[in-house]
Amino acid sequence: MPTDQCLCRIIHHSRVERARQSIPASREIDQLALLFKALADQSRLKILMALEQGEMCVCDLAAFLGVSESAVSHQLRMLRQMSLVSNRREGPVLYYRLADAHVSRLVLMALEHIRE
Amino acid sequence: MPTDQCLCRIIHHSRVERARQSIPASREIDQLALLFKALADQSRLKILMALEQGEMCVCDLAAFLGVSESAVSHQLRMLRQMSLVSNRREGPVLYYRLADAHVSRLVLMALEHIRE
DNA sequence: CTTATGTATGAGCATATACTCATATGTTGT
DNA sequence: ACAACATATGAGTATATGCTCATACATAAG
Repeated sequence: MPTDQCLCRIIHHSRVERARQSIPASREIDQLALLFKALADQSRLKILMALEQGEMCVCDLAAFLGVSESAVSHQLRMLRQMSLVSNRREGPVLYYRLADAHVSRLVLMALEHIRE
Repeated sequence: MPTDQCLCRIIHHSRVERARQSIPASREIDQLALLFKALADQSRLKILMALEQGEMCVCDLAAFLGVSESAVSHQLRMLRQMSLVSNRREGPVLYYRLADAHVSRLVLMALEHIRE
């Protein structure tokens, strides 16, 4: 008999209830997961950390990462959709920058956790 | 001719250089990505948020999430490997708790970003 | 030692993700 | 209008991820 169906009487109904009530709305958790997913990739992390030093164009970022401009562009689209970066056009060139300071702080705090 | 090979003269060599020098070691970025990957899932986020209210056993978490105990166990293994949770045995039951306070703060900060 | 319960783990499968290739869009200069 | 360059985007593909199923391990009771 498989045991991966919860046959057991749940040991702490009160704890389950407490957790249910304290947790944010499912929609918010969804967005949280999407945000972390955007940060869960080496290339995107490098892009964000690079942009902490100032704005860069797609071409710069491609050279920096050592990948194709197309690949960078796809990543930038995702970061844009998550409002992590924004851009400004100067002629044919698009300069990307961090959308706000939250992102940097998130990454820095995560770095602290890693280094502890 | 495809344009996804960087044919262009890189517009700002200095910016690329600056980014290269400011970025953390590749190994650290790897770990950062793994950490965010661990947070980039609804189920795992819910587990972590539930554990902010106090420790819970696998069975509790399965009931809370409405998924199989096996699935929860797999997720807990990942969270353990990333040092996000730890556990304590009481007879046959394993009680899980948050490994440290960093995690909660990370999630809270991310929530702020979402809600802004 | 056997049985029962709680949890862990490996294999397999379905879906998601990140890249490449090809093509489209937008801007500048001629 | 056309050509050239910078970037964006869609389709296709290889790999990664999260689940289920089956099984194994650990602890407690008889």
